[in-house]
Amino acid sequence: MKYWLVKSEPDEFSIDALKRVGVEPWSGVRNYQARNYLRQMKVDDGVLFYHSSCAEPGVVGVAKVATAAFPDPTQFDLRSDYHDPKSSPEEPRWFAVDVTFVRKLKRVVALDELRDLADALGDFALIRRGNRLSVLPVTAAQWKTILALE
DNA sequence: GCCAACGTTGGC
DNA sequence: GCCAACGTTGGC
Repeated sequence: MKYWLVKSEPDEFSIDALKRVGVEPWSGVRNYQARNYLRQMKVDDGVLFYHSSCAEPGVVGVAKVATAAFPDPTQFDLRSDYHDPKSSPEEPRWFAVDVTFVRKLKRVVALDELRDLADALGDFALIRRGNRLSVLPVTAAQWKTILALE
């Protein structure tokens, strides 16, 4: 079993929104590295839910992978912001997974705290300089360390 | 295949 | 709103 972190802007889709709907297709990812991570996901992998571009960036909840990767339908949708004219159903470029709500953390584990723990966390894409990935891997040790802060 | 221009991400 | 980082695009 692997672990991941996904970022979401709470104004767009918050942990409370995920709680409300229960399951959400994680679509619209348009970065090749993030896409490759999505394709590596397996059912029941653990997901840290992270709020970005907001007053208090940080980990706010736990989710899990509900489906293996499937072609992201928004890439074929002409009216979608995520439409990609270079993609086709025969050769889809972008993938999505379904994500299931597990729980909210008791408090926000802030980005600042994670930076302070850089030594304990080791190499972690989230706190690497210039990090822009919206989907990234988390090791079992990092998962444990982060949730222990809660 | 290089590289400048441009667009996007995301913290602050 | 600013700006650094960095991925993508397209001309050559």
